[in-house]
Amino acid sequence: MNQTIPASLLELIYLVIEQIPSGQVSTYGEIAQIVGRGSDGRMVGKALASLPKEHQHKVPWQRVINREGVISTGSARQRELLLAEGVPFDAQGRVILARCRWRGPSPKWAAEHMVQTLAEREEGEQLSLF
DNA sequence: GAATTGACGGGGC
DNA sequence: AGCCCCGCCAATT
Repeated sequence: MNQTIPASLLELIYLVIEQIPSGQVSTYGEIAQIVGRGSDGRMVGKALASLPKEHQHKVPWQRVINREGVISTGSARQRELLLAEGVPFDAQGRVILARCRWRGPSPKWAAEHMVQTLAEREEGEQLSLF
């Protein structure tokens, strides 16, 4: 049985991902940061790679991409789903994280589920004035 | 038990 | 931008 990551941790990772609103995205690393418990980006990737069929309809796996705004799987399907949600892409096919990055769970939700909120980042992210 | 791998990330150059 | 190296941690070989 490949229940490698404790079921509770897997469920927690899925639970956090379920909080990402449509039209927004997060990264593997940030999900891990929220989950805490010694998890890291690779583990989040592992969790999604082994996402059970019965969870696919409720876990918005497509909203988790890498820090470069690139769809790690290269999946055209994933890209379509994001486009349909209104996620902005640049000319090079990368998600414009500066415009649609999920800010993480509310302090209240985080406290209720014993997870972390995203540390305030002072986005040096240039808001390109197109 | 060691080495490799992976839907990763940060930092340096 | 690109490239490279290192840390991370569980699963697999």
